[in-house]
Amino acid sequence: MNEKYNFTAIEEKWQKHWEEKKIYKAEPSKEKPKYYVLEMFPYPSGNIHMGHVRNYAIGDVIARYKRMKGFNVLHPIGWDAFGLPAENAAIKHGIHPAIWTKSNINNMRKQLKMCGFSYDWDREVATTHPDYYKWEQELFIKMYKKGLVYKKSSNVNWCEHCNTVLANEQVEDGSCWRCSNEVEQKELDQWFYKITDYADELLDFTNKLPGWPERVLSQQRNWIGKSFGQKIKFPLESDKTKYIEVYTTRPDTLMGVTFMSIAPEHPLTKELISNAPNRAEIEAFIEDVKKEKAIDRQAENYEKKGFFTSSYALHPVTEEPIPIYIANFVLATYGTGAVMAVPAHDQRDFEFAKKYKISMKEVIKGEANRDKTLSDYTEAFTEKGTLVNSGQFDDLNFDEAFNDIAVYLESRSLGYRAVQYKLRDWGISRQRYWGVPIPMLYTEDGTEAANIEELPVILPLDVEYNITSGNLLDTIESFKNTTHNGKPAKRETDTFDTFNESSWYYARYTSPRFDDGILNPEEANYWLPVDQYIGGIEHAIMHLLYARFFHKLLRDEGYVDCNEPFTNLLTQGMVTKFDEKTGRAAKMSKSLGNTVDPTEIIKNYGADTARLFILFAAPPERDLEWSDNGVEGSFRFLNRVWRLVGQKFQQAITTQQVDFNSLNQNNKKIVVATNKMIKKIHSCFDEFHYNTAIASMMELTNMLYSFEEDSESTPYIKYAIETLVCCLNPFAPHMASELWQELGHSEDLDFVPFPQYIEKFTIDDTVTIVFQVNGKVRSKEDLPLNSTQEEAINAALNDPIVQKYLDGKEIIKKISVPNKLVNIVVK
RNA sequence: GCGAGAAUGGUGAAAUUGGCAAACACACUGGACUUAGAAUCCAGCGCCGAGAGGUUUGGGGGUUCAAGUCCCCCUUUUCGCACCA
Repeated sequence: MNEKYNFTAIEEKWQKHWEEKKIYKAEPSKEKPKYYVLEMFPYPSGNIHMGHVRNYAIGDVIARYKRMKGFNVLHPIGWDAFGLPAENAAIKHGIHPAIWTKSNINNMRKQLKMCGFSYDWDREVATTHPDYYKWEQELFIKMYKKGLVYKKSSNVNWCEHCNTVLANEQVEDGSCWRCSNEVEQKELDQWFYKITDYADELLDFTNKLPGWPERVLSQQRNWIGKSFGQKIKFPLESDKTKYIEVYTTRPDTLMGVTFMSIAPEHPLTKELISNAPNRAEIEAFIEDVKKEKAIDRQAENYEKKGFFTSSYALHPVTEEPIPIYIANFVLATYGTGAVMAVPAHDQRDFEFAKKYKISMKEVIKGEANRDKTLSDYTEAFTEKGTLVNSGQFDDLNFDEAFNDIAVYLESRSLGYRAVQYKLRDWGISRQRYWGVPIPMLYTEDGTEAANIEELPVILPLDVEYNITSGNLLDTIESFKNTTHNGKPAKRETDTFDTFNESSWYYARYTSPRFDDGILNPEEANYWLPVDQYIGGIEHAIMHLLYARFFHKLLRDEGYVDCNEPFTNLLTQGMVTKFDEKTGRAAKMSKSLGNTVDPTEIIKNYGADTARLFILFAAPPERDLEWSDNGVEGSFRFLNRVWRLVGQKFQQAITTQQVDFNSLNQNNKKIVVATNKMIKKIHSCFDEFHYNTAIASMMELTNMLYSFEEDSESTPYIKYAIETLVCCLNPFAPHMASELWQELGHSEDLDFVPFPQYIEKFTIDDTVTIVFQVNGKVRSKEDLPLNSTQEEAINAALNDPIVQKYLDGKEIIKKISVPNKLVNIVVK
């Protein structure tokens, strides 16, 4: 074999082999258990960077490992190809988004192939293809007909810079998640998916999913934000047929209500302030608050302000008049937009009452306020406790009061138990050109869905891309004006939020060319759910929640049987890069312009080195600040393996069989070292700790270099070398495949069974026992495995160094941990 | 403020149930080979100390024969949520 590790030739050779022989093509089969491993598909931004390499290397290691473990592996890839950057590039460089996207895909496909990832390329999808988005449109129409899609005019998050609407999930700190521009409120007609219908099921899963990181589950739980409370009606004093309804999670404090606060956007504000002497002032206040930007209203030091409306509501139990305030901190979009204020037991109400000199009433007693009276309060007492000053509800605890008050109010039609979510319906309309057209039409008869036989509604590509603001699609008359069932019609010109496409691609991969429906249920049910999903933590809420939602839509349409799309989730840490300007490390991304292209590394060291290096640098879940220090180390290791095989070549191609029964002491060392490595690799794979798996291969390599052969060593050397090559395959598949072939094997290494360890050979015959005196290591000695505690203690007591430390002392205690240590405690 | 995680040599990091801290690498130092370099190989490498030895996992306390690991308090830091009534 060649003395030199010629990675360029080797990598080209095997990539060609894999592609021509379609080695990684996946077909359903009953002979093997299936395993679906998936990495989040990329947005085709132009070039892959080390963050991609990390993500896809992790997935590829799993795919290759599982293939060798005898699984029928599905490992697909595709392109999340609609989205804003293509439009920005179009504006900037005058290239049509379709052309820009296509050329990026071609480039990135080439780069991914250069990395040697074992994808089934026959299943590649691009979301921009009408054969893909056609089914998304169909699903949308089906959901529309089912009542799970609706249109409403609403105040939406608007990014002026991106010229489009944003979902709540896409607003970060009051700013656009893409461009960081300030988000404004705008009244627009929008299409919504009724994700709230599935809130309970989406939440339920977060409480029982073992294969997902707790971090992601708790974020989703938090986002869904389910709470239990009651809705309570407070009739208006001026007109008892009208009332203000509040939502509260603390109905036990009902008797402590001393005022009410309502949001400035509340529909009754106008009526309530009609008799206020300072009506003009209040109106101005309301207008000011409405104009305030979301980011300002969320600010930490946002001043709580309010005005008395001069109107009163009646307490539902006592019928006492309760003053109604308009307050700028009451959210219009949560609950009913109105709050029953209990200043003694809610911090916000407490501050508000202090500021406007509103009375308070203490109705809950607990440990912390046992000996306090209201005048001692410096803050609200918000814990649960026992009711006081609450008339008929006195002495009840929280649960009793919750129930009794609900029963009381329900019997009088003044309230009812209610569940509230923070999660809102998913607004999916985007005023963008480069997206999937929403397949709806407006005719003289009203809003109608496109006929399913007429799908797809194709995004017209034949356009001059020269518009810099507004929705381009809206200006294309030939698209806009059409007919529907013989009637003149105007098409909806908004497009889907691109999170729609990424919400079901994992399912489409199971039957990507199926043209009789969104999925072929047979194939979908063979492959789904995804056994291992891998991607960035930044998708913890949006993508992973939407995909789970879509999966339930697909399930309820009968396409899939399982309830959840992704059984196990691995959230890999970000690859960051230090920025001289900010003095901080930031996530590697095209938009920040801090990417490191792996092409150089591949050119200089090969793809195997690049993959090995990124996996060796840190465990997958940890963030990794980019530095190429250490690339050479991984390269050096592969060279060492290459030379080792060359050096031991004659032994490694022997036809002698290993005989574990006639092992001599010397050769047992190789067998034990090899089995220890296999065992270690298995446990590393269970935890995704590829860095330590690689370290254990390095250890075996080092051991084999220093091993002194005897006349019987040959078959054991062969055993060790072949094992090493097999274990290396998931990490450095080109080199491993080449070595495997060099060693005389004609079958593809991809399906060679992954080495199994023999338990009895994972343990040495002797173990080093540490001798401690008073917990400090003083000496050590090799003793036979499983020596008795007595033997170990005697060995320690006979050790001259130990004796030195025992001299003149009284032995209090002798502790022996089998195969580990002896600790002599002296005084 | 609330919730979850993290903190170990010059660097990336490792360490089943509490049981030899620093595996495996990078960088560095010295040496071999070489006209020289590259590559490779050998040796050293937490800190203090010439050495014996002492000491070390963000800081402080505790439990234990024994703590990076368990408990309490604190600091720093990352992420998420943040008027959700």
